[in-house]
Amino acid sequence: MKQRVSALLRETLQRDVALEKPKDRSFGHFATPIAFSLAKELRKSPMAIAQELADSFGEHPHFSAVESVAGYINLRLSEAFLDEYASWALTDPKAFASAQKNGSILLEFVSANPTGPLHIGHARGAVYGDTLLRLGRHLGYDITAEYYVNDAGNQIDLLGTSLQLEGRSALLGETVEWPEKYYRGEYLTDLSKEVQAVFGDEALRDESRQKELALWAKDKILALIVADLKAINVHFDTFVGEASLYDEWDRVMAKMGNGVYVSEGKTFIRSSGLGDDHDRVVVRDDGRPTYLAGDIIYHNQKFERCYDHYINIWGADHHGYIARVKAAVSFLGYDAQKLEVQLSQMVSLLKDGEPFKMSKRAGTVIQMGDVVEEIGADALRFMFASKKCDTALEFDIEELKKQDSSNPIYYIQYAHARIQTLIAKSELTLETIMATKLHGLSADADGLLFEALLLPEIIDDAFESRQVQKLPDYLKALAAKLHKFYYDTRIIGTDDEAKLLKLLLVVALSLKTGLSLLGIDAKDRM
RNA sequence: GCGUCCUUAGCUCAGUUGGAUAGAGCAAUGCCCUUCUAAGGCAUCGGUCAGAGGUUCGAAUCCUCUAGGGCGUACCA
Repeated sequence: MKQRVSALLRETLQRDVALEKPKDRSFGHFATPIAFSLAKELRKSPMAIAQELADSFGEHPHFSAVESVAGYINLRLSEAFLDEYASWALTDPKAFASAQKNGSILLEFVSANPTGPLHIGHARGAVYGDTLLRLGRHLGYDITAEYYVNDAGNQIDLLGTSLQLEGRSALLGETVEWPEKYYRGEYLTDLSKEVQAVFGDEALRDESRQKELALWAKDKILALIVADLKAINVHFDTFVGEASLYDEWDRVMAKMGNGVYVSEGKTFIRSSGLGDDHDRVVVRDDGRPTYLAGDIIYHNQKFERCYDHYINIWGADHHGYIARVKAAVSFLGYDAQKLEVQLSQMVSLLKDGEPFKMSKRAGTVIQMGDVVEEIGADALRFMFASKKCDTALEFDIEELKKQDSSNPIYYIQYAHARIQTLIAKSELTLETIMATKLHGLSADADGLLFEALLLPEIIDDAFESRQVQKLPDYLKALAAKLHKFYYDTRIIGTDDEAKLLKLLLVVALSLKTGLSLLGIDAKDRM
């Protein structure tokens, strides 16, 4: 809708015009402060310019009024235009909120190590990434959702050790010496039981079998993670394992050319010239690759798959990595600007007002699955999607569990359900409703209709700015308008029933579409 | 120290490429169910937009500095 209006303005005024929502809806549907920026150039007062521009519209079928007020130009859309747009949205819901965006995107997110179930911190990245995915796909982008599995390196060794020690301690009753760092938790006890059943007691004692057990366990854990993600409606298209990439190592190193060098038996990447503090070790002097090595081959593999754009969603604690990986991408001969990294800031937890430290190794994690059980997937998704991801979040675990009817998700669901109830109660057929023209609407009805028709702009803006919280914000505002309208306006049995139901159908469409993009199903009944 | 993200109502957060009187939820107080679902509506209370300069017709928004906080600054992931 905004695009149509802005194209029209460009045509009429021969220039690009900023359109905004007026603070007060009584001013009109859209407003532009263009006269202010032209004032200097034209050496006239903003008021005079606005007046001239407003006059140049004359009578236009799209607008019922174009007025200049205090230098602003306020535009009011005609009911004919709104009705036509609403009818089109209802007959072609897919086209309504969609756009013909082109381009392929590789979106990598979550990528949590397969050493334990997802915790509440991972949930934020998962929700953010999946929401972005849904928005982007809806707009027409061809997006692949990918999970990078760190199934090599120290944490896998540690997993094998932890698994054996847990089994010997909990199952065999042995006294064991715990190393400084190790994983623990219920899932490890369960896994060690499985090891005992499948491989026998000896497997828990034989240190030479740690690697084998670790590789077996990480598949089991990855399955747990996938199930956790499924529970919150998050699905991946592809999984890429780190271990599978190392066959490519020599070829990738050669491709990096003098981006890498060897010193004191170690291989370094020359990242210091590209925004990094200093060069980083990629291969240790004992020949073991560092974490960065895996990322280098992985990104080479990503770029060889030829996407138009790459988005990585990382936890904010990885931000120091951006410069290194981008440096590697440049050395590999690719355009590092195609790689976009979105950081999802830390989620810090309080318990009864005191900081609550999570540690996977100490077993003090808040597992995502537990929270989902407490508050439900919808509420969890809505809560994380509502916060912009570059602010550190802090919340109390008890508060989180408490969220029930005070959660805004119910407010929006209720709005949708109320409309469905009215539609069901009405004796009018959908055909009659759809065929009715929207005219003679009250100011409130007009405001509600206009708000509902804004959905496409919100989706576009939320995705392109990567600010997914704009969608929940919008849905809350739309639901609020609906609730007020519902309270103020009698619908069933009035002369206006058909046209008001048509208006409400548009509202329901926007609510349902918006919710589905958040991975939440709209409810017809509460 | 350096890098980076942040600081808006008692709390959790919005605030459109700089625009008209800075918003919502929760909490608090008081109203509204003989009326399509009260998981709702209305009203009241609540703000030096961390602070100071600067740019601009116009700043919560852009620039500089200061204070406070998170994260990073590993041959851990």
